Amino acid sequence: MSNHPSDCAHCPHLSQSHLNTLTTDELSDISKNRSCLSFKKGQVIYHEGMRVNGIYCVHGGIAKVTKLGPRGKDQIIKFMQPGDLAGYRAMVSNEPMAGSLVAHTEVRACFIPKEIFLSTLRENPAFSLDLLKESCHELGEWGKIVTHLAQKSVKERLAELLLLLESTFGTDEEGAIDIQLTREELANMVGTATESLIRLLSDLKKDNLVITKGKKITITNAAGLQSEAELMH
Amino acid sequence: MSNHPSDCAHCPHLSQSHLNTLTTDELSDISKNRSCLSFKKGQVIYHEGMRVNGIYCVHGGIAKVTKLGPRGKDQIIKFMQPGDLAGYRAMVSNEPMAGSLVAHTEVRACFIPKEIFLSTLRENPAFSLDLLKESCHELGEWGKIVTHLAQKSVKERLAELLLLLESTFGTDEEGAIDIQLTREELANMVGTATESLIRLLSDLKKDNLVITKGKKITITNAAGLQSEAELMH
DNA sequence: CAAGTCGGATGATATTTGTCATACCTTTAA
DNA sequence: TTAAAGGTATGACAAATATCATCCGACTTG
Repeated sequence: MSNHPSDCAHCPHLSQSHLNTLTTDELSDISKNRSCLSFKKGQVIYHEGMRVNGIYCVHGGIAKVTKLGPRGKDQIIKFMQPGDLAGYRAMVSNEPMAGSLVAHTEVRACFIPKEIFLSTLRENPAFSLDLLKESCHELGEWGKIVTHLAQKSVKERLAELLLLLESTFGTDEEGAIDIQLTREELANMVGTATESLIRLLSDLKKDNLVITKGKKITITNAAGLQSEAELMH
Repeated sequence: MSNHPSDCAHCPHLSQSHLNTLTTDELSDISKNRSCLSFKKGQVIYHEGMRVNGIYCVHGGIAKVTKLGPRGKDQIIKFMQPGDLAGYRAMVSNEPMAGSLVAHTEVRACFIPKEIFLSTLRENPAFSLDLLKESCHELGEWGKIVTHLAQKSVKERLAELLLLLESTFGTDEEGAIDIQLTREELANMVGTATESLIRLLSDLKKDNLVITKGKKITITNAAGLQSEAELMH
């Protein structure tokens, strides 16, 4: 994989990162202390419940945050893309990691030591305010997720998920959603059994809302999917 | 209801509030600009989707945050008790309110105008850091809630909820959980139909884990409830 | 190449949960 | 005091979802 930039200030993903609130001095301080790491697909970057002494700034590939459910089943909480900071939640609240971070594709990420991160946070109010804004926004999203999880059917949640995935990851040359997920992973996002998910996805195919070709899923009728998701039927 | 203290610095709930990170000057500034309000049981303090130009600091009674689901059913997101700041999320992220705030009992709350709140946030890094810490902690909680909602059965979630309610609100003289909720409200918290909730609560009664007397619910076998919640059976 | 593994798919069936109808009790308000 | 409204409860039934078994195909890997 390509070389890491020598300085975070020149990282091509800086503009999409919360680190872009930092001064050039702060960025170079981080650059000096970070370590750039690479993870193979499937590799666990950190485990749920661990106390990690730093955060990871993803700058290549996609990582997923998963949380172990009571029956030993993984719940996929969210994906991290280039520019995203993984693990800051636990650092800030001084708690163990609430979820595991797993490389979903090959992943490149910089490890930023806890002390550097926390001191930057303390000394740069704009940065902490920016993170506060971000976490407040996320809190609002969780409220929506919980409400949908509690009140929508699996099929509705699946339709919603597919639309969300397309808007988050975009589409490839052929128009398919640009992230490869197994049916099991999809099930672990909407909170259902793999077999149920497969059946419901087949239903969506029968209704000509999506086409699947292996893991490639293409939305062919976004409006129809939307109404499936919103129960306008 | 009793008089409001003339100054937030003397509010008996200050110590449990995030406002206790503020200086006495900042507190007196807020005191001058706030308005103390009182709401009757059931009254809506603000509606979901509204842009409110301030936050509410609850200092008497219990308020609930609810979010309208896609079928017009309310999801109860959380409760606010004395010392809690309601609506700061939306202020910080500059979004409309993600949920409604409804007086669950009679509620007394101070309204703090947006400008005062935001300028305090900007000028007192300790305060913003404290709020950041709080929101990061909450984010971790939501991950857990989502995982449980996605993977546990309704009965397990109900058992978990009862234990949570007891630890949050304590018990009255008779040992009953010290908050009165209708079966419908309980259902709107665990995400199920009212009838289902009633049946499952009856099951817990039959198993001698709880006793109910109207809305009063008493946990008689916490360990048993715990194992019901954790699926150790 | 063959054997094994993994992911996808489908049927049969069991279980869980939701819906609708109804009844009863309690509280509220006229 | 009585009527109305709201909350609780239960039965009967329908629908949604989970579970278990099996099969198929693609892809590793010895």
